Amino acid sequence: MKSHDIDDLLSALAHAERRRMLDLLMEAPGMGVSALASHFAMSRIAVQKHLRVLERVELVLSRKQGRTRHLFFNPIPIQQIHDRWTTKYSAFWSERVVDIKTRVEAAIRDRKENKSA
Amino acid sequence: MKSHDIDDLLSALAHAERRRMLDLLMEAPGMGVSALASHFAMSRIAVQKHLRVLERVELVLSRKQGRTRHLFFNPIPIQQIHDRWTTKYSAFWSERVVDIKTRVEAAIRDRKENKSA
DNA sequence: TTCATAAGTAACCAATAGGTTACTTATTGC
DNA sequence: GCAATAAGTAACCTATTGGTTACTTATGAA
Repeated sequence: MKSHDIDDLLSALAHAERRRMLDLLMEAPGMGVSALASHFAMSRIAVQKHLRVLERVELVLSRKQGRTRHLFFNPIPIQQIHDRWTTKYSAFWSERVVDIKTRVEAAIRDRKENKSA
Repeated sequence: MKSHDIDDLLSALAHAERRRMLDLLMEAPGMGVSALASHFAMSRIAVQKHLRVLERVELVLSRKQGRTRHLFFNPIPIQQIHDRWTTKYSAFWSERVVDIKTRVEAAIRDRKENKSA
């Protein structure tokens, strides 16, 4: 997954209403655009724009049958980020951040003392 | 964690250069603002603005000593999202999405057939 | 003490995001 | 066949994002 794709995926997820769309599609897979839009205060067009964002990063997949486009939540992109974070950060999660700070501060103090000694 | 906070956290992370800042602070905790900025093509002011975004969501913590402000990466907010996703989505990650789609499509077909019967 | 450096603030600018209304197209059901 | 409905497109508006340069403040060091 490219850095740019991660940008797009995370910013797609960084919007409460879009996450609520995913929640709704998780509960009721196969809804149409208008059916989904009926759950929101904003216009159908606005919902459609949010959907386009979600579809571009494949968090939402769709299949047209007749005049309605059925929408589906795809959890895989989230899993990809999740897995990446696991490998990258899980080692850090065990440490206490406060400790990192104080340890580094001590190191800075030491550096100074050595310099002036 | 409030929905709005999640918005802020994810959009803070949805920027490749900001993530690179976190990477640099992970490797070299305690850097100052200018030292960090020296790794980027953009101006120091731009870096400072990105830092403000990261600090607001506590992905970066800082402590001022003398004239330099030492910066630290805090992995905890990422862990919080990670944990939330684990509980919310891990059940889905085992299924194949294609199966969800075809199953729902079948359900839609059935509904139609029952109606016309 | 004075010069260099770390950091912050202000004002500005262009591009993008998030929303709207109005209009078009294509199925479906009576 | 025709009215209602599902969806999509276009044009527009405002606020926010991401960047810039110019200026200020405060600390460290020769």
